[in-house]
This record gives sequence, C-alpha cells and structure tokens, in this order.
Amino acid sequence: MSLRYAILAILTAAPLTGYETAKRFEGSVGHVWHAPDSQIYPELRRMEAEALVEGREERWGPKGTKTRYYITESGEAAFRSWMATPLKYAPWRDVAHMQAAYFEWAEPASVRMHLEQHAAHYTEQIEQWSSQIEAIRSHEHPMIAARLERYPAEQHERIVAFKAFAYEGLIRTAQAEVDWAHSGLELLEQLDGDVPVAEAEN
Amino acid sequence: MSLRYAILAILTAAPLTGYETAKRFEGSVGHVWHAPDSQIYPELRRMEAEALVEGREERWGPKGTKTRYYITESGEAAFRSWMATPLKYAPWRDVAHMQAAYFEWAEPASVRMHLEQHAAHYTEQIEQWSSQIEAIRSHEHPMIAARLERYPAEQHERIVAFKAFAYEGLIRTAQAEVDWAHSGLELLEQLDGDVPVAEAEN
DNA sequence: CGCCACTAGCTATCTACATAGTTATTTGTG
DNA sequence: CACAAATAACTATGTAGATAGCTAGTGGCG
Repeated sequence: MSLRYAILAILTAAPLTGYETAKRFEGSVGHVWHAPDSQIYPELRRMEAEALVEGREERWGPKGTKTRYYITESGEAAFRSWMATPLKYAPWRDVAHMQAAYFEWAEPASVRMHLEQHAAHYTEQIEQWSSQIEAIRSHEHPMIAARLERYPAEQHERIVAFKAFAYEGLIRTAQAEVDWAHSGLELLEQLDGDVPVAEAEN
Repeated sequence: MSLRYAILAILTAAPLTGYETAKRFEGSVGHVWHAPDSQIYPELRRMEAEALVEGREERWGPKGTKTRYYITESGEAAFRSWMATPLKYAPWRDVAHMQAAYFEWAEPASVRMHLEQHAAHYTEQIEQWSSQIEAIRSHEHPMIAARLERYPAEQHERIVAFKAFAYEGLIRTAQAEVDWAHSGLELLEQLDGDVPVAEAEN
C-alpha cells in the first residue's frame, strides 16, 4: 500500500505520465523508495478507478497518445489522512545482520569480505544521499524546484527542511551500519589476527 | 531465499520439528528474522526434496506422528557456500523516512506523533535486543546453550562473539533511528514552537 | 469425564515485488 | 533515409510474505 502513497506524494509536486513516474522512481525518488514500472502502471490505473488520480489523454506526436495523471481532491485527502495515521512497523528481517550472527560458519576471509562490502555499500549510499541533501538545500534539485513553484513562499522553509531531515535520517542509520562493519573488522582481527582478502566464490 | 538459510542456521544448533521451528521464529530468532508457520512448513518440505534436510518421523502419543528435520551434509555445505557468497543489497524502501520527506502535508501534532512513535518503537527494539545480548554473553540463552554443547570449547568464543556482534549492529542502527526522531522533534519545535500532542485519527 | 490450552501440521487466498519480456512511436544522429 | 536511442505503455510469470483459516491429537485440571 505504501507505493500508492509514494506516488501520491510525487504527484503533489507535478502531474506525471506513467513513464515519467517510473523514471522518478529510478532516479532521485529511487534513493528513498524504489519501484519498477511493472508495478507503477497498474497501480496508477487502480488509483484512477478509485478517483485518487485523474488520467488525461495527451497527444504524443501525430499518432501516439499518453496519459498524464493529475492528483484529485480525494487523492490529496487520502494522502493527508495517511499522513495523520500511525504507521505499523513491519516485523524485522535483515539478511546482513542475520548472516553476521552465524559468521563462525564462514572463513575469516569471507567475514572480512562481507564486512567490507557492507561498509562500502552504505558508504556509497551516504554519498548519494548527501548529494541529494545539498541539491535540496540549494533548491537545485529539479523536483524541489518544481514543488516550490507550486506552493507559497512561506511554506518553502518547511518543505525543504523536512526533505533534508528525511535524508539525514537515512544517512544516520547508514553511518551506524558503516561503524558497525568497522567494529566487526576490529573484532575479526582480535579473534584471528591479520586476515587475508577473500577470493570470491562463484 | 533467505528464509531457507535462516532455517538452515538454526538447524545447525539442533534438529527441530516444523512446529518448533515456527516457535523459534516467533521467539528469540524472531528478533532478527521473522517468518510465519505458513511459510515454514512448505519451505521445510522443499528443502527435504532438495536433500538439504532430512525429515524423520517420530511417534507423538499413541496415535499422532511428527516430523523432525535434521540438517544434512549437503545442507551444511549449502549454508557454508552461502556464507562465502557476497550478499546483494536490495533497493531501498523505508516507509517512515519516505513519509517524513512529506511532513509538510501533516499537522504539526501528527508529525510529533509519528516521531514519538518512531522513537518509542526503536527504543523498545533496543531493549529487546539488549536483553538478548546479555543472555547470549552469559550463555543463559537456551539456543546458545544448546549450540555450545554441540561444538568444541575452542569455538565457543567465536560463536558468542559473532552473535553478540550481530545484535550490537541492530542496536546501533536502532539508536540512530531514535536520535533522528529526537532531532526531528527539535526541528519541529524550531519551526512551530510548542506543538500539542495529537488526537489519533481512526 | 468434560473442558481447554497446547502441540502439530497443513491449506487457501491475497498482495507486493522482482524479473523479464513485448510492441510501437518519436526524436536525434550520421 | 537508415538507424539507434529514448519515450510510452503494457503483460506474464514467479516468489515472498501476510493473513486467516482448518483439523486433530495431547495432557493437565477441576
């Protein structure tokens, strides 16, 4: 159900075609929420059936047509109501930590590989999120620019502040993952001394 | 596919019936990995078909029978091979942070509710994981005790260290979530001054 | 002896999501 | 003009997982 609200959220900034929506989920929004186009097209049609969005046919060249989806009053209301409802937190499921609990079954070199991979993955995420924050704060981010144009100036501070805040949270948790991986590498050295770099299996 | 390896992991400590396996995923293991019994029974049968586990029929009272699953050589090999293979990190999908990015659509009281809920949720998780760590370090944890009995004393340190390490990672990230929520409450006060507690919708 | 909680095992349905296609049109490049 | 790349929209299949149900035997208690 969250995909629906993610779509409503980006449609509050600008009306989009299915294709454009999918591109958003591949690009900037994809750093926070990911969805393939095969989910987006049917979801948009379901949302239209429920009158949360309105699809308007547009000419596309001499022969083709495309549908641009506009958020409706009742779509905005649904989004607002979701924003006022407590989230339910899903039961835990984290492969990396589950696997770490059984590291005694891995070669020390594999443990090192996993921990280095973990740190590298989250370090890269931090870099991407950080550059998103910069673009948001400077209003250079195209989605933010489009959004700010639609809303009165007195709301701009809030809009920018909350978006930056969301990304800051992702960075905080990612940093905790990196720190954890590093502390794991220290633990590994303590247990086994200098561990060689793994040769990859597969 | 990860459920399969989570099951193999706990079967390395002791052979279990489907029912016992499901109970593990409700209880202590459930703090790291969750799965309902409706997934576990068919998965165990698939694993038996692939010879990763061996099911042995046991008498259960005068009339009933139950099946106890034992990990096989090839099951251990599959687990070890998984432990040597790099994980693939799934694309990001986090409802709480996605929602936070659009907090300008919520009443200040709702924002406060969400942030307080977020902090409370992860604070509770931290408490549960902390008590797990204590039980692991003191060898009081029943799963750990069973496991240590099966493995030679020189491996005990590794087994305990990695399990505690895994939980420490969960605690670190959860603490980052709590800190983030608190920084959000500060931001909210900065933007709106004193915000009243929300009345729940629904 | 009747009742109930627990143990045991299983099924059915639905949604979310991943993966991997297909078709056709437009637009820019050599 | 041929061709590639991008745009647009859609489908099909499979797995993971959530939710909710079912049947039936066991063992203890009043």
